[in-house]
Amino acid sequence: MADRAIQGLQRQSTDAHTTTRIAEPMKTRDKILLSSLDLFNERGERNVTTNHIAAHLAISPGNLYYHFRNKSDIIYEIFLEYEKLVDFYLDIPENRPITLDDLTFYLESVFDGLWSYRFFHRDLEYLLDSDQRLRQDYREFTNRCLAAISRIFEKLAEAGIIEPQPEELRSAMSLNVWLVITNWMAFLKTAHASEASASLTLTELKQGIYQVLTLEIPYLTADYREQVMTLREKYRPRLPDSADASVSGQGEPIGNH
Amino acid sequence: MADRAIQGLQRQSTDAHTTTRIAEPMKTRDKILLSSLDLFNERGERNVTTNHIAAHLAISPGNLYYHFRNKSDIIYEIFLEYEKLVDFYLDIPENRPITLDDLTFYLESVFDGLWSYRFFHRDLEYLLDSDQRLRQDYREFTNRCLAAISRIFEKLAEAGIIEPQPEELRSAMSLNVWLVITNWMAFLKTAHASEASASLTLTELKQGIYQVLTLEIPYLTADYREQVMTLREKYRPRLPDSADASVSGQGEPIGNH
DNA sequence: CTATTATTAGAGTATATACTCTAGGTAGTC
DNA sequence: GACTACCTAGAGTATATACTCTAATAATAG
Repeated sequence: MADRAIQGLQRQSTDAHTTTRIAEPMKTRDKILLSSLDLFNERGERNVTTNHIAAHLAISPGNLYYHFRNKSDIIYEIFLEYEKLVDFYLDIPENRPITLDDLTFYLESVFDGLWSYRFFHRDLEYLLDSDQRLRQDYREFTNRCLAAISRIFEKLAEAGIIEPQPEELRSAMSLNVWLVITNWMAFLKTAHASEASASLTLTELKQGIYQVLTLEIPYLTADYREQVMTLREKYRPRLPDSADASVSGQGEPIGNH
Repeated sequence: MADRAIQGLQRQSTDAHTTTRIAEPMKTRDKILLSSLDLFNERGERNVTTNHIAAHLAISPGNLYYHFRNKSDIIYEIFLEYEKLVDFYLDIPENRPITLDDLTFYLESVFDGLWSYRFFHRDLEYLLDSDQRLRQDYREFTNRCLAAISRIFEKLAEAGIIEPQPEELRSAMSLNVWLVITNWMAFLKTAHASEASASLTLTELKQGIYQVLTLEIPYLTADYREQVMTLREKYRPRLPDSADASVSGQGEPIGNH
């Protein structure tokens, strides 16, 4: 579930020129991307050097730099994968009304994606400052996501799940949703008493969904209020105090892929 | 306005043992803290070394390390100032009902504080990983802020400005408010086309207030709805598209202190 | 089999970074 | 004026980091 990103890379490396062979050995280039992502997520981009990546793969630095001009290029390619994944998830079907299952899928997917590439939002500002190309792309990515969120709200209204809102309010709400989603993980990490990322639990991660649904509560129609509240309840933190709940070791711990 | 932090430090250095003298030369220790804060805010903590700080003050590295054991200690002391400032702003008076002016003051103050110490939230995760003491303190700080926000909601309800909410909803809402507030600046920076922090405008910064008030809209009472909507309108982004509004150079640019 | 291209190893380098160490100055006090 | 506590300079250091260069090896094409 958390490995969808990896599957993406594997797909890319095999799809390209495979006919029937299944377990073709992974290209060095892709291995570099995967290891980098793992290490970045695990230790933070700032704490992972190109030498670490090479050592982790037991290849030489020279080899790594044969495949990538510099560290920024590695990060940029990882971003492209992330972007592709989220764009795929947030592809809103226009030929049918939206359902609550759709909404659940969007939320679950987006948080999974966030988890798989969690290093990215952590050092975002620095990364954008180091790579203009990335800055530009990320900007457009953000705008697409905001548009998708807004579109989801619109379709939720069309489906009678929430009350329709004027465009202006909808876009401000979308932005708030985006802020909550993209910063939920960071908040969790800061709320923890130790830096061990392994102590993050799936329950906690999914509480992000609880927070997002909290934003929608006041707009729910009478018809759907119960259903959505029930859905939300599934993601509710176990302990009443949401800020301190993080300390308790509830829920299944998430391994590193 | 953005210099309240600096005033804080100056106060500290003079209050200690001054009788009537006004312009006592600032202690080296305080100068280090101030320069560090400036440089961190300007270039990001990651891009500022202790040697940079010393050079900027035209003092020797040895001198700097006479006053601080290491870089973390500098950051920690800056955090203490930040904490003190915000705690001061978020001191909710319990002997009288809350007013809309109070709310405005809280929002304006918190965003000013955020601006003065903006480097902090940028590299938060790394900073907490590097300093357990800071992690612990920051956790408690967060909890105090969340409690204050929740208390504000409670008092807003008591004052008839918003409808009263059950404790559970109020605390989830407070957390959302916290997420929006603490990450608004970061969002703005990523939404920008260039990394020049000087291009941040006061208008943009204050749109954070617009976003926070957006969260409260559905809970407003009929009595106060108009007033709050008018207040919110003051912080409204000039361009309709909130995500792209950042590109236009509207509003007065904020200098670096 | 040979020529070319793609890939890899591994030593090496320029620069940076956080921090140390020694020696010397300065300010106040008796 | 000497003693002491505080402060400062500046050279230096161990380690890290991103990246380069050369030469060797594998893969592929003709």
